[in-house]
Amino acid sequence: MASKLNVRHASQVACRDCSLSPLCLPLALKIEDIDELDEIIKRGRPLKKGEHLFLEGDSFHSVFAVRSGALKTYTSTNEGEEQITGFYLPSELVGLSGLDTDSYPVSAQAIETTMVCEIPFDKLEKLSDNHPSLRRQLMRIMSKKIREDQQMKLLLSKKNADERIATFLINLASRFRRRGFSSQSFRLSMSRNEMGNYLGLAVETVSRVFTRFQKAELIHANGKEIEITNAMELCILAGGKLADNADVVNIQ
Amino acid sequence: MASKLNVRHASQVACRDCSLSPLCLPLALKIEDIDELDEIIKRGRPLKKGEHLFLEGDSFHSVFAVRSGALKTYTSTNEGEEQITGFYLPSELVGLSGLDTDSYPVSAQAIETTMVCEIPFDKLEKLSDNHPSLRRQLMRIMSKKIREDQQMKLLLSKKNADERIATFLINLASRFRRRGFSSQSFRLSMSRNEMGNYLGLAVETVSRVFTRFQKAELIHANGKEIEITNAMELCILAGGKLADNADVVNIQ
DNA sequence: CGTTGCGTTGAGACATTTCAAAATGTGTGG
DNA sequence: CCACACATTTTGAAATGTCTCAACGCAACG
Repeated sequence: MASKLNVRHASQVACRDCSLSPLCLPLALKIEDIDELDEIIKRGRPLKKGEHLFLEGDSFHSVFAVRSGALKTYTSTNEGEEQITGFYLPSELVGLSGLDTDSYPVSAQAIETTMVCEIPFDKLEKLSDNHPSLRRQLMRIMSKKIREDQQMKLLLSKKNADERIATFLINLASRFRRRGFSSQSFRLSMSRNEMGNYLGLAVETVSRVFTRFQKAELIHANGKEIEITNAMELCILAGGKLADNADVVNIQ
Repeated sequence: MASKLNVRHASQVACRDCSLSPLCLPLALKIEDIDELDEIIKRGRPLKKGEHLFLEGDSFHSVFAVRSGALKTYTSTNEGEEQITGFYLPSELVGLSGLDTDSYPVSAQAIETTMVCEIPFDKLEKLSDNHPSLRRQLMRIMSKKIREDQQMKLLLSKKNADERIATFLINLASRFRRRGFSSQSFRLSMSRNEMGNYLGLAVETVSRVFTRFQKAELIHANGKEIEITNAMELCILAGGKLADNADVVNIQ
């Protein structure tokens, strides 16, 4: 089954018609300017699960907006194991961390069938020369990423397994919500293994926590299908800032 | 004793005369343009150890460049304990993570006597409207921060106590080197407690690792004074990307 | 000279990892 | 569409690294 996130997009929709535009880069532009952005965007064929968008070390040339599906980014430690650094849902921008080097510092791989909009960075820079608001949007996106990374570091250095998983689920729920999907029940696009890798936990621990959450009736999990049955409790467990969780608890 | 980093700066030196300019924002500007930057910079009195530059939640108005001394940034978890998110040495920019919100998401505090250059962000934005290179420099700085955070997440989720401390020391050494100081022997500006907090370790663990490293003759530690006696071995332990470590190993 | 803050050291507790095996799910070719 | 192979998930039991708690040493300081 294709991701729910797929259904609403034809393969070659323009930014001005894309339902993601209020979340994506066009957000920064006036309606009459969106077409300018549209012209520099390249839309390729869909990536199948497992295909790479770029590899660590590839020369940096573009940033990418996820249109449907999902991506992960990862680096390889020198022992050869991978460290997942992020998951990307529709409207989110991948590749910005390569911006100050000549090559991508991470690899980006589709974890389900995924469509992306490629934005050549030199052209984006030129465009943003004439559009301060686009510039600021880019800065905001990076600044937001830095704050999210801070939250992630807090998670990795202070939270226990339960809190990590709770945080992860709440965060996903909130991102789904903002995209117009249910924050109560959704489908995880990543495997338990990938989740554990990202959260700094062994697969087995992830599995055990899911079982425990299920018994505590916080969630109902069936493979990758997740239903959050006690959002309030889960938020408390996650223990993040209320602002991040509010929309998950209040509106369902 | 004041930090070694203090000695070369008079209190009101201009950017064009500041020895840090090749590492700092002026790097992005032509010599004749540096004075423009200079004019918007506010240089206040030195902060004493423990004084705050800004608090989490304060309204965002400026970014700051450290001129001498050192800062830490931290957030408070909802249980009230602090999570240190970074240490800042001279020429490094603090406050950029608040850029897309109206308030700072972290607090910034001096961990020794510290001088900063305050750069009001609205003025910096205006200046950068006319200086694409300054703009790009800002983007590069943020992008670099994102990559560093990725390394940090890797450290927190995959490395053990020894590897964490080794990585931390190597990283510090490398930053000192780039600022023209010895990478072999230096003074830690943070306490064991702060180091542990930052690295996701208990103070006691930090202390034990230091003792262990000393016995293995990797370092010689006397309180906050550190001498790296086997940089090569320490780099291997740190296990980071070679590029990050090269200058520590090769040149001493 | 007691007080206070910081660093060190030891012993036991504990959460998570590791290892191993079974169960379940998924994809492929016949 | 079934059967088989392979990957993923779950579960259990033992191993382990780090934390917690507690005590002590040391230096700075009023």
